[in-house]
Amino acid sequence: MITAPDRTPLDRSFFDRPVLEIAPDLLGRVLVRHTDDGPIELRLTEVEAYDGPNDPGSHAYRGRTDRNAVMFGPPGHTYVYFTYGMWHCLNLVCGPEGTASGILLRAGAITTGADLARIHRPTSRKDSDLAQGPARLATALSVDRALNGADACAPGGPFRILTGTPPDPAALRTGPRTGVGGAGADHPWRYWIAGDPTVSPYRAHAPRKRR
DNA sequence: ATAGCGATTTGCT
DNA sequence: GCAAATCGCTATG
Repeated sequence: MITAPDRTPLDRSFFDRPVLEIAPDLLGRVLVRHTDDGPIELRLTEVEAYDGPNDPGSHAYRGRTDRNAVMFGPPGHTYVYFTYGMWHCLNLVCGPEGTASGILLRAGAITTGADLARIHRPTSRKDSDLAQGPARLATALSVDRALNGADACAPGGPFRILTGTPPDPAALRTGPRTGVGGAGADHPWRYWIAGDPTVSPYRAHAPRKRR
């Protein structure tokens, strides 16, 4: 029998926990993006944790700036940043207020509103490409800095996260983040669902960096 | 399939 | 000045 995804919204207490506990728990959840033209829904398949001051790769590692300010605020809000002069990335603020940790939403499978997502990302060749990668995900969902700091745990906003369907535990994978050396480089920051076509294949297969 | 490169903001040295 | 939580185009095997 086929069970429909649980559409109960996650409340703020879900995000008020240690970020490394939340990250794997986020896989299989459904992110709802309410646009003026209608909803786009996406099942999360790949995420990456950023553990505030303990994580050399985190934007919050060296303290508060104008850009990362919302990471220091209450959990369950969005942190949207603009990078490489071209793209946006979408994060969820985690942990108790002041811990400045968050989770980057790296990939997902569009389950509703694929027609809208294709308008936002006309270069996409396949449906599985629509949100395959953090900047692609933000583009497909029409996310920009105007949505920075939005409360994703309250009705009426641009985002909501639903309970969804847990992934097969046997398909859960974790691995170190690429490109960050020094302390904590071997920590399992990255989580994904193995075999899912929306996850970058080389990341799922060889989560390490050459040289 | 894989490698190189351009686009061009942000924050730190 | 430079590297970055990147993507997509182009050239090559």
